[in-house]
Amino acid sequence: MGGMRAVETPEALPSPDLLAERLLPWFDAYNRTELPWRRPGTTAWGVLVSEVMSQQTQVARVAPVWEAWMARWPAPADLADAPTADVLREWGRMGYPRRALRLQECARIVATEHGGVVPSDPAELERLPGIGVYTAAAIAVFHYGGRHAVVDTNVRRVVARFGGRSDAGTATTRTDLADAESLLPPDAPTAARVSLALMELGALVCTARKPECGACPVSDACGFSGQEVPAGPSRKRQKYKGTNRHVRGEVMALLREAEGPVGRDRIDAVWPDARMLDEAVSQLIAEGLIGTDEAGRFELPSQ
DNA sequence: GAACCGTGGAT
DNA sequence: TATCCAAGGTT
Repeated sequence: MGGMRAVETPEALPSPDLLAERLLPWFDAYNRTELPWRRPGTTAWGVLVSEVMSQQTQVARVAPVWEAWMARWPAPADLADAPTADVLREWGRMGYPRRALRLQECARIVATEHGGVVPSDPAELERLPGIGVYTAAAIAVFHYGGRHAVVDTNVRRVVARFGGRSDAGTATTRTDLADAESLLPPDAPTAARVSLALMELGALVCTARKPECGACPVSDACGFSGQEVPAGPSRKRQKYKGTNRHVRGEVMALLREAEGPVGRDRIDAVWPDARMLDEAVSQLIAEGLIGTDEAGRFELPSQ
């Protein structure tokens, strides 16, 4: 930032009225294929499960897992009683398996402390493990019909571009939430559709790398319309290959696919660096993602 | 605030 | 083939 340069005036965001008037007809026309958890009759628990599964995993990959999961464990009490090994295997290759552990913790808390009823208040939802600001709002809005801003990565990007920036910052800020809130109409059901439509706009049109401003229903009210996204990563990217996460992933994959407990020799075969492997295995044990039997062999945790 | 936590689809 | 990044959350 040049110290002497005049501070750029932030672009004004679209008014709630204009946004709803443009966005909702577009949403009705271009909505993606129905996601299974949007079917009428989906329970609050089903919505919660879908949102946790969708944290950093594409919804297209989530859908089949969600179907099998909900058929097997329809209610919190069902998941609460399941062997954790089964839970981790059903989670499969969606990534970040700690989410599966936290989801089972959620199930146990909802079953025992909330009488099996998923809370509807975002602050209450945020007390549950693995439920942050976005997921709490999503459940409160998309299932319970509350009026709250639902700010995921798509909404943050869309709002940033409305304001003339190419992308949002690295972390969700109060400003992001306030900006998204300022876009919502007063009517809760309409606000919910606007939030969903903003997410969809970000996923289909106002994409990270190549926004299609020509296909955007709000382009004339957008401060970034027609501009190119600067080349290169918009934020710092994490490596995966060769890192601790990679090792953890290999160990978890081995144990998910194994028939029974596996010996140290088979663990050692998944990674050449013994130090890295020891560290990863220790972490996984400490986090409850794997366990050991009485013979010292490794397996997914029974509970 | 920054680093960390998996895996695969899209380009 | 390599890189980007995805309905984020926690530490």
